Amino acid sequence: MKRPTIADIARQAGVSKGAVSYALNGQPGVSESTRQRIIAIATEIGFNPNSAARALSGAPARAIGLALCRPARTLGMEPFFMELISGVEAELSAMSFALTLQVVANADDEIAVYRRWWGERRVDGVLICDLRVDDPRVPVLEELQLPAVVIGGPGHTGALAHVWSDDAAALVETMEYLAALGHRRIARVGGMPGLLHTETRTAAFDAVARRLGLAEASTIGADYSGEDGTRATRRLLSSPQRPTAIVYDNDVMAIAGLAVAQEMGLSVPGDLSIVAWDDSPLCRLVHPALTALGRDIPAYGSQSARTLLDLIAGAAPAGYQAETARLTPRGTTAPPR
Amino acid sequence: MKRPTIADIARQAGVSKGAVSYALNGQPGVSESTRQRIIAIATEIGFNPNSAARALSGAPARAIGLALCRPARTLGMEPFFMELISGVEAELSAMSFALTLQVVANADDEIAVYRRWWGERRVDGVLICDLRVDDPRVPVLEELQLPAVVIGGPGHTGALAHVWSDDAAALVETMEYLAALGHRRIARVGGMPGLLHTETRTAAFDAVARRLGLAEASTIGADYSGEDGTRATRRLLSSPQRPTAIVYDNDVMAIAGLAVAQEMGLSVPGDLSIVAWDDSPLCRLVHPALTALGRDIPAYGSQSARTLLDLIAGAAPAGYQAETARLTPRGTTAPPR
DNA sequence: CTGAAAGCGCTTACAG
DNA sequence: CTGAAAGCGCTTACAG
Repeated sequence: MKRPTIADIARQAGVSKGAVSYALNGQPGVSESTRQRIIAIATEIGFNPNSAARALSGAPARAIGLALCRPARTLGMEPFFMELISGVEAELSAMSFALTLQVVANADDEIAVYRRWWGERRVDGVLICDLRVDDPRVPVLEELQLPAVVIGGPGHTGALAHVWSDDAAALVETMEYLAALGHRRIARVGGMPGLLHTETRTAAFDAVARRLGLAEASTIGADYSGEDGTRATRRLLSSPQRPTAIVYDNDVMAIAGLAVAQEMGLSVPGDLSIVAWDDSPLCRLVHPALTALGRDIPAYGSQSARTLLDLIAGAAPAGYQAETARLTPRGTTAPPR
Repeated sequence: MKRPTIADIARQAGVSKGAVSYALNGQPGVSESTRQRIIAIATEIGFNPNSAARALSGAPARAIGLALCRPARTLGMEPFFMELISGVEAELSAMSFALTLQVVANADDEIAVYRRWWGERRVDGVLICDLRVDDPRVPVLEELQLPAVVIGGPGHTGALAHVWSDDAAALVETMEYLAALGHRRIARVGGMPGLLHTETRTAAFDAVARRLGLAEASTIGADYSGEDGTRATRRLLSSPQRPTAIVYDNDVMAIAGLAVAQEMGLSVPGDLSIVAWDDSPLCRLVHPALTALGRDIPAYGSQSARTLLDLIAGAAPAGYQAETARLTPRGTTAPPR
């Protein structure tokens, strides 16, 4: 099958190619009746503008890029990314933008991908995940002047637009809830050190523990995988003064922790309370159902995409605060006995 | 920053733009010394060919498309897709191909996406998931002559290339294992009816049950979500002659089923044996760990991508059989008591 | 309001 | 082995 072009439409409508372009793009320069006629013909023959020709003429490529820098092992397990992507897609589809996805092995590769995308003019902008403290990607994107929205922050985002959620506040709410239940020995299994949100949470955890007078509150760093959740939980529950409550930085590690407690013959929530960050459907699948900190991740993705599309359309970079995660108590939290 | 073009390289090297193109693409037409000089300059100034210009000149767009037609709710939960995507990416990255992802709401939208991608010349080929019986996508892709690899089959793939795994054989192995343990009342919670692999598995299930003389073997259709897994399991376990073993078509539903059994005070595997299809890390997170049918999903994705790249390069469409899923017995299967 | 033309940055026959 | 030129399908000033 031959793809129809604007030349075909122009011939059928008896006008120039320029007129077709103006009509299809809603530009002034054609009469309303001509525009309608041209649009009717385009629809009828199933015309879609060649994206390469369009991009080559200086128009946007109508694609945005998302590079994911996580080992395949943890990527598959994290409902977070797929939920984020569905939200991003919902927004992009509405605007007929495509999503170009790339899984990378490390930060250097990720930066190389941005440089390549920029050079190839393949995407009009990018979404940045897993912001790090002093993230090397930020100055590169500033230099390239490639429109970018950081999903994370605040802070360490340079002059880039960002969409963030107040993790510190969510953690404070959780700690106060556990303290109100009577817990005095609370531990945390955190995410990867160096990630900004890990550091933010750790700082908030330490501060609130001090304020509440919890002496032995400490964080163990982990990599979000079930294996690491298992390992960290075993270590915590084997210590002489084991915690009566553990807060996990994602739900996968929390589920792993729950299984470890059951294996060791501890009752949950009787002997151990568990709180998970990220309230994916997984949390309601296990028994007992997990108490979790959740928020609308697809909406977070949609907001990020919308911010990026605005940026591409010429808006100035800004910060947007999304909702704060809310605690949903379920079956894994109770007063210590 | 201005993007460097072949004109910049040509000027610096003192040759024509054509010569630069030949040199960079490994075509004959330039001497080896000129080629080396040109490549050195290109590397030094960080040249990347403008993908739009390239595509407009008839070269491949160097991108493939993947449209996912699942509700956001089940998408986020299914480790399968992210694992498949990491495998696809591994192959594409090596060949500097991009992956264009689109989440669609239904089959009609998905077909519209393929027509648009074809018209826009946005992708060089597509990967098709969730093959249905008499799938309407197949004739459309044949008509468009858009290179396509169906992840699924065999059968119902028309003249399209496909990569498949023998689900019937895997199910037979599972049933024989359960029968050997002494189970006589085996039920199955299946995937969406109409999906080819659901139908294949159902047919195999019925056939092997008949052969083994299991009278009450029946399948309940579900949608892969935890909620449906919960609902189906409750129904099965509330029946007067409840099954002593249940086979689930994915791991998410199996985990939901495990929680239902625990809630109802049944011991697993004492009162109920459970087998999950898809052996993601989730299966080892719960307690007891799930007996599961697993195979290397990233490798399946890589093979599919490789088949598609071959097709784009001009190979004839063919069928490729990937490994059959293997049963890994863990803590949820035992003789009925 | 409309048409003819240049140009985006490549690739690829076609001459020398 | 190399250069000059056409062409891919659009967009967008520039004339009429």
